[in-house]
Amino acid sequence: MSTKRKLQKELTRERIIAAAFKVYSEQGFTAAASAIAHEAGVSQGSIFVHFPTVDSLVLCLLDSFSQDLRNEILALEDSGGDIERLLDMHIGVLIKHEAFYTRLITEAALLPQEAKHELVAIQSTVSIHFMQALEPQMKTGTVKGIPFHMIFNTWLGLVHYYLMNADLFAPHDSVLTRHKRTLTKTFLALIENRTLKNKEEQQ
Amino acid sequence: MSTKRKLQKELTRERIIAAAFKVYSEQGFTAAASAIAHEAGVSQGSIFVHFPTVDSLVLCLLDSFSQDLRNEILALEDSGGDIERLLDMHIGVLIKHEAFYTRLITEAALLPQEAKHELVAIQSTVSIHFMQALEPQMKTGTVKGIPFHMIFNTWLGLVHYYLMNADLFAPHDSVLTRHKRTLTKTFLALIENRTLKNKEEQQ
DNA sequence: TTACTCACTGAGTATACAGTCATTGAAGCC
DNA sequence: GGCTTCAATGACTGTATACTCAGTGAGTAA
Repeated sequence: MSTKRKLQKELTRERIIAAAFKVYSEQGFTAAASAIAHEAGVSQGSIFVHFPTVDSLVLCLLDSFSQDLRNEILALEDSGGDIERLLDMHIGVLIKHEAFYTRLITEAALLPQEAKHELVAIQSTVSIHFMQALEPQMKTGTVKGIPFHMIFNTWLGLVHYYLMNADLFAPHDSVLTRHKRTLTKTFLALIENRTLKNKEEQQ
Repeated sequence: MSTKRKLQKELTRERIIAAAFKVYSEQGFTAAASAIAHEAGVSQGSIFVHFPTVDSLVLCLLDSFSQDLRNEILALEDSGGDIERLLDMHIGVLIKHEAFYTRLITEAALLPQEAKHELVAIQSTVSIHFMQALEPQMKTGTVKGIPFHMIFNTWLGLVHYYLMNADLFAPHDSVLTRHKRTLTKTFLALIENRTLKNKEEQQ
């Protein structure tokens, strides 16, 4: 029942998505559909056989990317309250997709509104792991009594700030790879509650 | 000496810049030159009488904006080591220009390379005030022993994160006005060194 | 073998925009 | 008053892009 045809169709569809991922990562979201078609090795008209509009391709790609990223995050082993491990793992996942992720946050203004929901969904997934790791430490008081979401926003703000200014902090290189230690150490030093930590040491 | 002509020319030039500021603030940097001309009440061709390219208009506008902002920051009274005052004043200046400043940081990817230097220049000016306010506190130890630039990057990261996600944190409203207290309190709690502060209190 | 289906093609269409230029008329100069 | 200059105009050109569609040929079904 026309399996060969459907298979071929699905294959080109995925080649287009993979090409879009590569082209957008390298050139940003202003890249033209023709560039994606060229990268995928198909004609420019093929794009519109599979996707009614360019925006729908972007949304489809983002949906797939968001799924992948969230699955990777969910698959991270439970850090058991070790925040440093969690930060390392978070940065590790981002490094794997750094080029595209950076485009996402720097060019979010160019993307359709629905695309931004995907970004929020990614951060929500991260925040679940964060919450689990931070909760015990917040109860014992080794972490400061700042609302959880503000601690989380500070972390994301810091990481995104480095990604957005990558050409300042690490020109022609991976910012996260080069600065991951600085980022985690700084963040840990900020949230740690030295008063209580010292008290524990004294006991 | 053709004074009337030159005066008129300078006047339209400034009307164009003012219109560009308004249009870019409201519509973002994807707005067309014709929209700016319409807002300024001049023909679309007039734009190119005063600026060879649209990019040169953007650079001119940014130069003017950067100058204004930096002057406002430099004019801030010396906070005399009171960091909370400094943060308040910084946010106060940003609130005045929130719409345009938010466009700048969310759409920096759309701007010519030179435009990003202006942003760096603004942040450098802010950092000077920051340094002056933080230095005494870092010496006395009431602020944690984290490298100054990391403290500064954390602050900017947090503020920019809120601006970039304004539609999440304060839809159809000024994020900075609504959240300035949360932002400053969180940041102060993070950088304060409770151990030493408590010791002082005990004395 | 034959008729039909459909993924794929690429030239073509519509649109939006940056930037040009011949023209205009008011301002300046003698 | 007559000549010159030049800011301003808006129709025009060139280009880039999203999206369309009639045509093609391999795949499928009888």
